[in-house]
Amino acid sequence: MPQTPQLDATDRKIIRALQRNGRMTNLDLAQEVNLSPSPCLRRLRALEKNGAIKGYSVEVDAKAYGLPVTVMVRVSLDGHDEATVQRFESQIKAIPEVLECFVMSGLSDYLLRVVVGDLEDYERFVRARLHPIGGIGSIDTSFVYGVVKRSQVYPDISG
Amino acid sequence: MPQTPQLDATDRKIIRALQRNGRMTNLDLAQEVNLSPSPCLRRLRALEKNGAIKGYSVEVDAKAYGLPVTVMVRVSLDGHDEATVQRFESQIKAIPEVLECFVMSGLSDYLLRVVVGDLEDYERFVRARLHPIGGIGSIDTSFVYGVVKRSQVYPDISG
DNA sequence: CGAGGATTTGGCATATCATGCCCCAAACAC
DNA sequence: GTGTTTGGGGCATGATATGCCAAATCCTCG
Repeated sequence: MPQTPQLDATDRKIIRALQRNGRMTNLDLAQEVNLSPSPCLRRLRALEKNGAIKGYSVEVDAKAYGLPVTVMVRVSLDGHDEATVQRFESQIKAIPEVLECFVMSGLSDYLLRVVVGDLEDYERFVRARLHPIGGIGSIDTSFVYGVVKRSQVYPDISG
Repeated sequence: MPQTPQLDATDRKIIRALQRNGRMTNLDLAQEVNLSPSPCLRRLRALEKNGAIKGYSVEVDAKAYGLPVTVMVRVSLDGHDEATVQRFESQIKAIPEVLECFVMSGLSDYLLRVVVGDLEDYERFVRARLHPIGGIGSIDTSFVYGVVKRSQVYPDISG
């Protein structure tokens, strides 16, 4: 499904503009990429259709929402047979507190980003959500004390 | 500036709906949260104004864009005096390849998410962008082999 | 229990915007 | 040079956002 129709510089400009402001009007977007509204909207729809644009979202202050604690969790499995891996990954996808889960190189198999209300919630999360999955060899927890940078905008790779 | 006007359940429903689809129409949004369009839009504007909603963005396929390699980098500084920390953080913010930078608990001081075109680009990034900052004690690189989950939607904390 | 005020909601008119259609210009093949 | 393909521009129409005013709800205090 995700074709690779090779994006050109204008497509990437559209993407970066929308990464800065995803609710930007097509008229403003067209102006920013030096196109008239019609072809601009056509390109946008094409990017959505071929999968380059996967969706739109809103950036929310986690603390204001009521989830002030973000945790990065490194997880290693104690076995890597198909069944263990499949069970872990499908279970992880179903846990709402887990916003992201990456397969990693290095010492641990997975890196999770988890949001919770407080430390107690995190302990509950580990006990009630993670451990019951089974097959987990080690869990290494790091708390996020602060955010230095958080950008949605990809670098310009025109050069 | 980021007040804490205590969001209610409807505000959180608005947020979760927009996290699923950030370009959702106000009419559809109103229907989804059982409100008429007017008060729904007013709540939305209030959330934007008080900082609960920090902005809107688009989710882009990094590979389709031309940045197939994502790297998680753990960085420790060799000193923690004000000057070293300030220089590191302000420099990091200026590097376009660094999409995220968190201050962490645990063995390393920072966790960076970096996107590049290939391994060679990453080596250039470390040599030309990271090391010149100075004051860096250790760099621990982990490559992202795959994405198991990537959600923008916060858990429902009504209960 | 009821009245006042404050807050939130709903409905409506208008301006703005998205969308689909048709035409035009440039690049390309033969 | 001609036919073909690809991408851009303009316009009319339908959908949407926005601001204003009235009505309902909630809270508090008498």
